[in-house]
Amino acid sequence: MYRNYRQSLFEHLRAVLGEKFQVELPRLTVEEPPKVEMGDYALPIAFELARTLRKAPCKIANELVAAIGSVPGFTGFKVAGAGYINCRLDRNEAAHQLAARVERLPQGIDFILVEHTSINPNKAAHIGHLRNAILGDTLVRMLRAANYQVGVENYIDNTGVQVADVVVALAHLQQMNLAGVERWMRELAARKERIDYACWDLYANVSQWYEAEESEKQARKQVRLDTLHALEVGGNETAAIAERVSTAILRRHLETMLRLGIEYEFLPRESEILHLHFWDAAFALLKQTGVLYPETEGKNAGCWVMRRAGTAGADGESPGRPDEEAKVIVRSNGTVTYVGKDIAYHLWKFNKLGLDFGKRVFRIYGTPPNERICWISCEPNLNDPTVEPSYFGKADAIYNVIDSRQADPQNNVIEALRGMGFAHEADNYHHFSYEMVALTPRSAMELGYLVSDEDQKRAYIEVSGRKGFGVKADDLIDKLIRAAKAEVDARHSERGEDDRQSIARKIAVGALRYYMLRYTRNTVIAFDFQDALSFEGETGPYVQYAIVRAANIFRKAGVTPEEALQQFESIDASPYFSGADGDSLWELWLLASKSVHVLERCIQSTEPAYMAKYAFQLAQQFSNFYHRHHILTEADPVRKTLLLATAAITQRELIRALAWMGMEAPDVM
RNA sequence: GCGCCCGUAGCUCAGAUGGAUAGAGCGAACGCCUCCGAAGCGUUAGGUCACAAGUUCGAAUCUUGUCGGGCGCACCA
Repeated sequence: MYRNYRQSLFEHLRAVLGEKFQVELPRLTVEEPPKVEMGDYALPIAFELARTLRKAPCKIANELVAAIGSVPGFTGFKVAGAGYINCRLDRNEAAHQLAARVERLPQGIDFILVEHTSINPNKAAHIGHLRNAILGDTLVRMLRAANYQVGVENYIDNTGVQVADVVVALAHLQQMNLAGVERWMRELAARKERIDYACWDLYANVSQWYEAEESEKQARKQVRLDTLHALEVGGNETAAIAERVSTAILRRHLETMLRLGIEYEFLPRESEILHLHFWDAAFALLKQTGVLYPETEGKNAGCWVMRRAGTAGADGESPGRPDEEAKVIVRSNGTVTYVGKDIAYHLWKFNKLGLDFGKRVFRIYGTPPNERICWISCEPNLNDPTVEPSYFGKADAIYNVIDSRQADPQNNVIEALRGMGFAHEADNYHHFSYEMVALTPRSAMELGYLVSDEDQKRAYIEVSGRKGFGVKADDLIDKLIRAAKAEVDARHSERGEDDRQSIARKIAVGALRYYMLRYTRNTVIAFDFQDALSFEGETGPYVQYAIVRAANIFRKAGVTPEEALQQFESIDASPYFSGADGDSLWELWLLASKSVHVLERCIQSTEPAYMAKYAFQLAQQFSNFYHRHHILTEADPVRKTLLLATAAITQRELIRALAWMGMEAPDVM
């Protein structure tokens, strides 16, 4: 609603400026007045026009107000300050519009592919992965709320060095063959131990083993390389071990994410990219378009390389000399680098490769009739013949949720696409970048890690899977649920155990998702248990609590929010929207009307944190309202209807905002 | 050395397209449950927006420089 009025104001203004002032501004700024009693939109155009029209802003503003005349939905335009034009909505009318229907965004036409999570399947997920998955899942929910068609992928690097390292730990250090590994996995299961946790330690140990003996270092690194090579080639026992272990860990990752309500539709794996020869097709295209060229001299002699974005290239400053800054795509031994494989994969995403993954069912979410299939890549001869997820591999736009440290390789892929003539695809390739999650020294010490004096002085310490340094995702979720459960137990002894557990889970998820979303993307989160486990102040549970309080009012009043809004339709609220009291009431309605406007802003700027901030502010104003007005004892029936409608509207928009962030309020808390 | 990001209250962070008196949360002090639930609300204290110059009607926001911090810049992924 706020968005609609803003647009009609915008259009009206554009027309007036064109007709009466013969000016056309490339963009009109519409702001918000600092105080609600001043109006609902503020226009600073008079300042912008002052120079070109050579008149005082105040004078221009007055002329503009006269020229604007009347706009449907608005009651007046007033000049304020040094030349602002403050626009005031017809509060009663706007409130009735808001109450009458749930506003949505216009239909998005494109198919958008979002890739997130993408954890190496060799160890348990940690808090850094949680930030990635929560950001990605929230982006998906927001795009879907805006009526885009969205596909969700989780890329699985099942043939990379990280998986190879765990295989080295099992096959080389512990001398296990395939049967041995399978027995080990059965034993873990029998002891109810988790393979992702077990591998967390194995991975840290083997990383240490590589470095431990100086004299052995070379030989040990060779074991790693040989193992990696065996995984890439496939069809051998080492690869089979990797397949068993990485798939079991992948299943664990999906379970972890499902606890937060995060699901995937397709799991493309690197093994298929290799076995289906995606690279060969990409290589041909890259050579054909001249993006890739063979280097004959210098440090990269014998490699196929591409010019790095932002550099002069081989014909730049010193023609004839090799471009030493070039990015190696094919090594001198003929193997392909990560960026090379990624180029092939992204050609597939945009349907420019002429090849496709086979797909089979990996797991099913939900229960009939509401089932969602999660597909995994496979060889085409194993392809599931029944259902084909049609849209993967032909995206109009893509979002890759990947941390900011990988900005360079991401740009390499984008520039390769552009170089191949896929400018439109390159423009619609979005690296959804975010900063890492680190640990505060305090949290690190709480976890029992040894923290050097030097590190203790730092604001945060980077987590490291290789060192086994970090907070495991499930441990954190367990801890949050336990903390929430203790609070619920203390408040709701009348409820059954299952009930309390379910409430605690919603609160824990709300706290965690909010915590990961409240920081803007380019802020490093210095993870702190005290902050993350807090349910007070600017947190998810605070917002949930506002919803629960509203629900309590309706329960005690004996009406549903829908009925309250229906009753509101027949009253004239105008008298109650004036004066200081009316201003504060209207302020809540106005804020509630902004949800879709905020959603649009979040998508445009790919910044989910705005929604978190918005939900908190709306909850905060509701708490304010809750304390100021005692609804159930209100004597004036018209006023009571208005107050109930206020609670209904706020609750409705809070629930929507939380849903866009993957959060849900329990019925009590 | 080059590139990207950051520096705002004691701490953690917001401040979209330059705009009206720079805001939250936490922490601190004090107050509010006979009341729709206190996971809440109110009051108070707390700021040279790192520093300097510039651009202009106007700068936390734009430009340049300085200082301080983070992250990248592999024939790793």
